[in-house]
Amino acid sequence: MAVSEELNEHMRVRRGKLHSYREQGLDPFGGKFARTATAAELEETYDQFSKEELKEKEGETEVTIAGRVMTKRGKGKAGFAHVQDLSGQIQIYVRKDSVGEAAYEVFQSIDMGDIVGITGVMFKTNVGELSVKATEFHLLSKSLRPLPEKYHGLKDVEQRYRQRYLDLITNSESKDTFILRSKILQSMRRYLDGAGFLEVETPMLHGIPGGAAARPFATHHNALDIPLYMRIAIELHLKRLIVGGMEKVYEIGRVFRNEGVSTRHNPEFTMMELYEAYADYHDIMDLTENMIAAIAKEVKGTTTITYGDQEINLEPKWTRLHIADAVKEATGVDFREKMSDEKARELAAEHGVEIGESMTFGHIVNEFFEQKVEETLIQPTFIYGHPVEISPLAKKNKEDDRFTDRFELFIVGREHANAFSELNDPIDQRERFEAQVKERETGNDEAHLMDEDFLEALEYGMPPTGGLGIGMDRLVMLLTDSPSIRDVLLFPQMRNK
RNA sequence: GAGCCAUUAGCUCAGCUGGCAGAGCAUCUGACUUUUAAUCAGAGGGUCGGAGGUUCGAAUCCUCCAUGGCUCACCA
Repeated sequence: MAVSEELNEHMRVRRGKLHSYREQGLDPFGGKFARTATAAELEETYDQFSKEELKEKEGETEVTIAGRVMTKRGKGKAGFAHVQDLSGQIQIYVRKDSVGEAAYEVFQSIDMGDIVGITGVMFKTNVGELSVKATEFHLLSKSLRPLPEKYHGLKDVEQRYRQRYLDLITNSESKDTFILRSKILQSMRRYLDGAGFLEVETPMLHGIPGGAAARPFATHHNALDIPLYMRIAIELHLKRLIVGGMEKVYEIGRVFRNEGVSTRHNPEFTMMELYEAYADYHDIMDLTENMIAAIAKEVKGTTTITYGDQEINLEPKWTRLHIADAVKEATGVDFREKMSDEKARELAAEHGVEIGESMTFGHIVNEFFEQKVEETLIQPTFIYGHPVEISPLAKKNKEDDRFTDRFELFIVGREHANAFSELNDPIDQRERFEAQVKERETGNDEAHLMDEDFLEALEYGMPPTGGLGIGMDRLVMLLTDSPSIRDVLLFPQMRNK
């Protein structure tokens, strides 16, 4: 908002009150205020008592609360208001004869949105609402702008994202979503810490952006005069730590991809990646389903959750299906059979699967999966055995080297995790990078880059390792029943105003 | 990037085939000492997202632009 913005009537009135408080020697932006309880604590402690019991206890129920005024009902020489803190709302009752003339005048001039502090005793109104009868009333912080309408709240989606604080004040579901997000992250950390993983932090500024197929954000380091890129994945640094003997590591952090925004994509999002030495992708499947089920149980109390109009059962074990079998089930096409790229291309044409010109067998299998199967996977399903062409960091399968020991987790038709038995053969890895570089030359500007430094690390020897990546935002969407990634990001990316 | 839809008071929204810009909440003045979206009486508040155009006359019709939402594309 521009400083030169004209003040509307609401803002003029509130600024007027500000001046009059100062003239009376009241500080409209006070300092520390010592609360003794939150709204939820009062509810928990006192709601069990009847109106009469609270009346008897009056001598021993003095409390001090603070929060934002959300409603106000004046009644002449007394008035009611609801005060909101993080935990919820509690009603206050302010009488002129209880707080004194001066404090009552302040109460009368209070606007919705002001931050106030109240000392008082607990009571229940005639209709049984637990309330605080004020003996002291203080203005702690004056609000100079009107809040969104009290009944409908803030509905404008753009404003909810741009001015998230208003959304948080007004819409308790939104607040609950972000509290749950915090709990999900805590719960995952607790689970992994308990399983012996070490949380680490690796660079976000990469010389060579690797570990995923995506376009990076580019930047520049002035003093060193070198180009740098915001990381698109955490993978390659964590594997260097596995080489270094750290054995079980994870990182939860932001990654950045220079792509469009949608209800499922934001240019910066939070990824959890973990690597476990001496494990393979089967172990990682076990870990993934056990961990997500444990998190659901901890934060939701159940492994049966609702997403939109679908009921999802997160109780292990989850379906495990080879990508070729999934495609065969959906289309009848069996890609486990040996076939030429030419034959695969013909099958794509037959089944109306759109493919790019330079695509080979593995790319086409993947297109079949994405176009015919992916969105049908509502209940948690591990799809494993991805083609080698699209899995340059995964170990080849021993029985059929056209496929890899990789899996992705699908729930509600969306990818939630990606994992594999990590490729630890530096010679094979070099060949995969070379194939990627070729793809890049034929126009795929998201193909992986050659990373000599990473290859050198592998040449020192990396133990067989299982790795996993989970998109935290999508997991939070799933567990909070949020239709858009913007609903689980406090400040989603928006165009400049 | 494409399609569809939206943008009216601080907020939530009406406003029909073009004819004086509306309601509720909020604000202001007054009444009210257990209210519940408090109530009652009165008052103020608008560049109808922006710029053009058609018309005697545009919030309304047309064009362009901006912003947002949804869908699609991109995101292996």
